Amino acid sequence: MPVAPLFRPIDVAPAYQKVADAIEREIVNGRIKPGDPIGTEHDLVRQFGVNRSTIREGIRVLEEGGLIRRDSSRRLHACLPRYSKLASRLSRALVLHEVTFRELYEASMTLEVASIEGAVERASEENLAELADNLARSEAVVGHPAALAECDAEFHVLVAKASQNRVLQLAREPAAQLFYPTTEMIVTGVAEGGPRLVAAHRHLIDAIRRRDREAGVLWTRRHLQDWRRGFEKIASLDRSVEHMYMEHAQAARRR
Amino acid sequence: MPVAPLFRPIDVAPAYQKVADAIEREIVNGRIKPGDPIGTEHDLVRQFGVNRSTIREGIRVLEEGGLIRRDSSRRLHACLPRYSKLASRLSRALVLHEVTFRELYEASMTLEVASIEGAVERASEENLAELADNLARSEAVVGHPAALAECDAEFHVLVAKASQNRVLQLAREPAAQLFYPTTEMIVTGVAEGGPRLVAAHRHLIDAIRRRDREAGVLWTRRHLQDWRRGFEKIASLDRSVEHMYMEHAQAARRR
DNA sequence: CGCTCTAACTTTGTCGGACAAAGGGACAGA
DNA sequence: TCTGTCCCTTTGTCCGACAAAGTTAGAGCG
Repeated sequence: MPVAPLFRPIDVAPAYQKVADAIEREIVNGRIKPGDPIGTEHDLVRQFGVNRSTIREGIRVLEEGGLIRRDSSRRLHACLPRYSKLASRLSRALVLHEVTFRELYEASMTLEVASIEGAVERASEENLAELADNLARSEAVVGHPAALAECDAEFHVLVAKASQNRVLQLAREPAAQLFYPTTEMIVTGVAEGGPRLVAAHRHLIDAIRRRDREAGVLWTRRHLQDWRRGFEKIASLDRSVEHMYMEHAQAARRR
Repeated sequence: MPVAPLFRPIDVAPAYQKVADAIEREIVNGRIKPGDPIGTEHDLVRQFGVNRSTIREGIRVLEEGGLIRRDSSRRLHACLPRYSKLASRLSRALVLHEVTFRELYEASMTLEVASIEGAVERASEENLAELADNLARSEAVVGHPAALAECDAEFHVLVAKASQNRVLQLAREPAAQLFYPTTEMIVTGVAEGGPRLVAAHRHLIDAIRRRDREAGVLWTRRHLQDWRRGFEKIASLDRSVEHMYMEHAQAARRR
């Protein structure tokens, strides 16, 4: 017969975790603002009354979580977690879970359509200028797959930004990061891929400028379907995302 | 006149980072599989030829990233990053970026609709059984806001799971985690909130079972609009997500 | 007076060694 | 089979130390 639950589990978190939690609390509840200095390791040793090694382990945890970072002179500051860094964690997780390109494609279809809808509704002049600038650069490198793929990735980040919805921006990023390396392969392998890609971007900017939601959705779908057709020429949609991820992740880590 | 580029930048990452990178590489490229033991700290000291403090800092990084964890006896294992843990990082970031409930609502509308569409198309019998079980538990606690809110959160996780799309599952989670605490407040404040919530779930399960996409989308929209109406009775949609986050994040950390 | 260069001083990254507490395993006894 | 005990390993934490890189305060100079 099971005993009646008389005691609660005791909180026995190790010291470095408590240090990390304590600092995180101060940042999340706003007592430490992004940009504020945290103090030197020695300061923290004094404040928490634990050894420097312990403090350093706690700092690593927060650093990895993107809550604090070291500036040029390696001093500690609170900071806003960068989306791209967090997204690369997620991308890594997706790779490890061996998600397929089909899942990626389906999710991206949803997310990119939502982005363009937001952009059509709320894009500012500045957003449009950024997009136009991106388009110009894309046209200049239409013959260089690597550079074009990078422009494409940036283009969709800018569309998401133009949606003025940061939740959406963040939600689409992990899938987008996994798309990116394949775009280069596709543009390389399919002759008319580059021009079609740029043309789609042009139509998308046009749709945003005219606030034409239908056109925006239509061209986003076409754009993604182009990707899909191109991809299916080189691999099956049911293949899991794997190696293509590696290099890109390494590059992202260097920031 | 600029010198010809004779040398490449040298990799001057600190040792603990190199340790973390090296282990991460082995995990991501599959040479170490999820579940495999990593070895003791002492083993790693020998293998990498650095001090144990250095190894420990590297381990903290990987642990925070969810790539390795310590089992009951605190031995190190590789593991698949848990979505919920990563998502709580993202939720935290969203809080710090002071996103508004409007952004949350809009993004969730997109993501939850996509989830139900996937679920209608691909839910298995097992998925349906889990959902039915959740519904039964929800009906039992319809008068207890906290328990009901928890059931609601789980319900939508199960719907996303039924979509068989892990990218979608992951993408919706951060926003969902921020929703969750408010559901309790709403169910508490609005008398008919609980029964309406359960009724919506019932219709959603029914739609999935009948593979009725229209009904699924319709009831998902209604369900979210209910949330919105309830929320607007207690606060403005343009308020940023803040304090409500804290407690939930703390609880999530304990796993 | 303002600028540069140098000599302290700080801070970080790393190292070596140390120890208590907790877990795991083997073994004896009931 | 279950329990208690002893021993060994591993982890979490601490102490002290040092080189390298960055910072600060002057000293010296124009």
